[in-house]
Amino acid sequence: MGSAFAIIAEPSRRAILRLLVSSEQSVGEIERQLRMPQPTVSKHLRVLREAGFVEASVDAQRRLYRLKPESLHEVDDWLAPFRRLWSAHLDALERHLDRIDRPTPRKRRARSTK
Amino acid sequence: MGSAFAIIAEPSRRAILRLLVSSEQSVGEIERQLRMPQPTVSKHLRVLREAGFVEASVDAQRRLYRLKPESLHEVDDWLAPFRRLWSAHLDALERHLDRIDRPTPRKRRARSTK
DNA sequence: ATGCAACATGCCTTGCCAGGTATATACCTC
DNA sequence: GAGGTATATACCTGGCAAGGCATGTTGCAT
Repeated sequence: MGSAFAIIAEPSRRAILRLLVSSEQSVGEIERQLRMPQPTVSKHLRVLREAGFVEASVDAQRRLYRLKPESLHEVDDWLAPFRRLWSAHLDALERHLDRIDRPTPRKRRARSTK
Repeated sequence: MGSAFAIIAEPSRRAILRLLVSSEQSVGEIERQLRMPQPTVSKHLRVLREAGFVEASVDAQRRLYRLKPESLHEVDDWLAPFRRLWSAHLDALERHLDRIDRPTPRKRRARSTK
């Protein structure tokens, strides 16, 4: 299952990745939040780890898994040519920027008024 | 195979989609460019069509397939939370903009010099 | 050292999907 | 209308990957 696309094709795997966005989590925490049996979680984590999507650090008996966001660059890059198809106008670009370029959601970024 | 992620997990399918980025293509053209047997192409196109990734128009015996770019919004949206993890700094944002915001690759966009 | 907790791994089974081959359908040309 | 071209579909098959279950391993506590 080489490609990054195959990795994120699995719903459970995507769920795990989304969990890790907020902060690192132990296997048990993932297990409980996603309500899936522990071997399943471990196996998915293995796949994710070997594919470079996550990395783990040992805390006693626990393993804390954290995200390696660069792994998704491949997907993002592949998406690029399509993205320009739907963001041909500046308005669409604006919306896109608003999504990726707003560390604090309350205050809009300084930008040309129109 | 509901999810868009499952659709683009297939390498042949991604290849077809990339072909369609430039312009619409007939089945035969895809078949020749990608060097894959015609039934395979037709079957992948069927999957892509039913998933809303492409649409076809009839031209005599040919079917011209074109892209429906909105279909990839789902993937792009899912990617968003991860994207902000790797584009936390303005430099990364710059690189990102250079990728998506350059209709003419020769001339760089007017922008702060550094 | 025993017992428990957290996690990993091995085996087995099942379902699903891609590929191949053959065949159907539609259309055009002559 | 016959034959050729372009595309779709049906059927079969193999492989692979996910899920379930049992068990192994490591670390902590007492």
